[in-house]
Amino acid sequence: MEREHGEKGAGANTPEGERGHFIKQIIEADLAAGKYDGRVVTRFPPEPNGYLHIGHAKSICLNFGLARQYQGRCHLRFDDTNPMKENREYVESIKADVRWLGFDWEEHEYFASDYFDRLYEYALKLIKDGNAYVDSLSPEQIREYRGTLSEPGRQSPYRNRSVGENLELFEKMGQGEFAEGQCVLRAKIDMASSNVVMRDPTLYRIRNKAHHRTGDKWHIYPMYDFAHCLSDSIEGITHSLCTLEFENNRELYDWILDKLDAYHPQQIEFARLNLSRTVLSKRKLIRLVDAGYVDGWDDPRMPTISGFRRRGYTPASIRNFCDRIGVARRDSMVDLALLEHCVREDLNKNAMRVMGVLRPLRVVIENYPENETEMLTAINNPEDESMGTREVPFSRVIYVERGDFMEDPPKKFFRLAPGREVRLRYAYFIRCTDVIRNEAGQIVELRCTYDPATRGGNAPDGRKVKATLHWVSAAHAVQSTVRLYDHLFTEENPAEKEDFEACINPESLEVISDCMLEPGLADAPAEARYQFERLGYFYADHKDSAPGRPVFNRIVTLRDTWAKIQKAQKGKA
RNA sequence: UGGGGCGUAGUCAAGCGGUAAGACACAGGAUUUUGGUUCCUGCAUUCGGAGGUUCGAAUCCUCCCGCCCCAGCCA
Repeated sequence: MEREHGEKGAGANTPEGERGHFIKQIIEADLAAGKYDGRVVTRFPPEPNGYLHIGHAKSICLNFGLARQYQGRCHLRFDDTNPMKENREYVESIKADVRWLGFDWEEHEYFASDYFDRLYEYALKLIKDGNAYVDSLSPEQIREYRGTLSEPGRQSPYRNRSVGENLELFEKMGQGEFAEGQCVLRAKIDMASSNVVMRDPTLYRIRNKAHHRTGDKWHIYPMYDFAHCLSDSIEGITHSLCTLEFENNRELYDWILDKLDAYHPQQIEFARLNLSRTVLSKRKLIRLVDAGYVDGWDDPRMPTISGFRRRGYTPASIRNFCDRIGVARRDSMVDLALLEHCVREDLNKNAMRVMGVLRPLRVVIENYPENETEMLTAINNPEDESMGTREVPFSRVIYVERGDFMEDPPKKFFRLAPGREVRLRYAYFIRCTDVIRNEAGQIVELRCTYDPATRGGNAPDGRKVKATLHWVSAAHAVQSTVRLYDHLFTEENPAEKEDFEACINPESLEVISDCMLEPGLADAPAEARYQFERLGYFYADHKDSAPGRPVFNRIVTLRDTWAKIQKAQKGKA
């Protein structure tokens, strides 16, 4: 539909009647004012010192999404200014994760380290203009001189070295003539500033360590505040988006670009993502891996991109989630249920339905002929007719879910019980006639009868049953390992707890090795996703599946109103 | 006790002086060969609090309260 007047809306890129989040509003205002000549250039600037998590996904979707919406571009820039912590392995994993999420930076792959020469020139200019000096105070002294939040700092005795001396010292720093910590380059701003960031911040420090990209060329490396604004400037970024904790740094971002008279992008801060029942701080994530609470960075319980991928989440569901959570400036905690809703929504439409019994209970259908097998037609996806049908074998002995039978069923339990009739999906009505136990008294088998007239699942006499069960023919079943994942933490906000490790969910993983699946699943290719009817969505693990022997990860359960009723009944009792 | 931010439902989040969108969650109901899906219905007389301006305030002003960030040679 065409816009009639431009006065109320936010421009051609935002739906009628909507203004979009505050960053879109800023961009649209800039566009309308002709700022940046109508360009929109954003960037995603990870430090290659760890794996990306769902919080980074928010930033990736925001930056790449904005570039797409306004026909601009988004750069992938590695903020690799600290050789002590960064390495190539991380840059590769980050690239793989961004690609998997569905974004393409085309030729715009950059590294702050590519700019080290230009950054050095900029530093020289600052020194020449009297805006930076080499300080020979020790790290401890610098801290003492900085003052506190409520008291101003003091000037370093080295603050008024001559330009010539500063130039000479800085050059020597670059040549490796000093030890780490012996001196730093500082901006000469204001030791009494109420913004602590502005109390002569460090611009360069000495690191006698090879860098993963520049080798041993440098002995000095720029700090974030110096490298970041200038990298943005060099790349012609228009809107430099970052999280709220960098708000105090914006004054320095602006100061550096102003003093250097450089092209000046604008920094805009937004709130980072917090997700319930997990942690997203790098430190805590590392702890989970190192302490062995999980099996690596891509453990399906990890909130990392690689973890969600391994769990079976789709890129589209994560993108959709990032669109729905919004972009604002207030701290918030998004309910994990929203993410789960997003995968279910995607998979409900797209995943093939299949039958698999996780906890098998043997059922013998006494009036069904021995040694007979018949093929029954099952629908692959009721949400998408084009996905067609398949044939599944039925025979005298089948497995049903143990939880679908109760000897003494409570109210509202509609499934199988002694004497009760239910439907086997796509097959027949069966009635339970007997319960077989072992010596220990445990139920090991059910005896049932079937009604041949109900083939396919309908009774010609119009008789109704209250439940439909999934099942697998015992003789044809493929035995498989399935892992059931649950929330990693029992607390809503584990990061807030004094000891977050104490609220790790001891039941976050259950491995079942004797699941019985319908025969077609033997050929499930790695990375395939299915809905196991009545149970949930499952993913053929790309690491542990072998040809003919898939291993499944439960992505998420189906919504389960029966479980809710049970919970409510327990609560009452 | 310095400075910078932020407070709208259980959780996110629109709202930009004209009388509280939407989503998730939750609770009912209908349909259903998945206790799934889908579809209806309900869910803020009030926007952290108190004053003020105005015919009219979540939106403007004042004061108060609460939460987050900053004292790395990390990013």
